[in-house]
Amino acid sequence: MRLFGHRIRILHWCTHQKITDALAQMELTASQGRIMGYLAHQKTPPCARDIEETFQLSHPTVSGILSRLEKKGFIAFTADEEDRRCKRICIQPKGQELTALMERTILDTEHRLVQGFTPEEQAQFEALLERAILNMGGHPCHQIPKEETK
Amino acid sequence: MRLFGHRIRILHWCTHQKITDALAQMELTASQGRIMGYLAHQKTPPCARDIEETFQLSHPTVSGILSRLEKKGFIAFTADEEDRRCKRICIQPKGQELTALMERTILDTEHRLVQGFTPEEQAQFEALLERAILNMGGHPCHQIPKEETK
DNA sequence: GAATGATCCGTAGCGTGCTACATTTTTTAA
DNA sequence: TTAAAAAATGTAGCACGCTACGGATCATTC
Repeated sequence: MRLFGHRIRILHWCTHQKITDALAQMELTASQGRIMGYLAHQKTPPCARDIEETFQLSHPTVSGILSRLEKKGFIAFTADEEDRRCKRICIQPKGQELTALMERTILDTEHRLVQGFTPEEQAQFEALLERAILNMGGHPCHQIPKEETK
Repeated sequence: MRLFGHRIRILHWCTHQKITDALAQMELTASQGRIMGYLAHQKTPPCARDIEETFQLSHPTVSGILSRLEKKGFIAFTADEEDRRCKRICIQPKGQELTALMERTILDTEHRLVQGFTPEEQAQFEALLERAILNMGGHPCHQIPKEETK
């Protein structure tokens, strides 16, 4: 009995908690931090839909996280003139300030996860994870398809 | 940029959803199913604490899952005569009936996860996951320590 | 132009994870 | 014996996943 599911669940949780703990000082959770990092790298302010596709999350999930970020003043919504359905998500100064520290935290956690792994082991780990994701019906992480091929 | 955290999150979620979908017909979620599987294998009815340690979950989490299982009639609580703090968790006939089907579902998912992996790749995947868990400060899955060594 | 369908967002309701605190009971130490 | 510590459970409140529904806007088709 291999218990892969159990280990993946534990590893996911440990990683999530490590990031949450590290970001707590700047009033961000792990999920909020990931989305802030994404926002900080976009040239034009994205809308909720972009985040849903990037992180493969449902609309209500993203909606909730964004509303909490707005309440805390990290982001603001502005109306899109061309498409009144969309609300563009604009990073606020308070959010921009923390970007560097936040990204450093997430990167440190990534490095810690594979601490002591040789480059070959890292590549193998990545490949095995990718194959397992495909086995479970997920999308490969390299290229998230714009249009689902049903 | 390796994005291990992202892949682990996606893989965790795919696995969770596959099991949830498969167990939906018997009114169980993935978390509830895992705990039912554990209960079905215990010689003496365990208490909530045992489940918390086995699955490394907090008390309120386990408490919530158990209360939902009780509400649906899968389990029942009985008082422990020797220690009145404990509530023994007893599997009910309705719960016992589903054990075989449920365990088959979880096992099938485990196999599907590593579909196409050679035995060597499975062993390597297990070892890498275990090392990553240790890197992130988690407990190894083989032997969960009874007493935390601080 | 008007109807239909697709797209984007909002909200309700739920399950599962957490921390933090309180309560009851047992155990240990003074 | 009695007081303090430890252990097991209960509950409040939150974050974040989901499905399912409805409303507003855009695009397409007639």
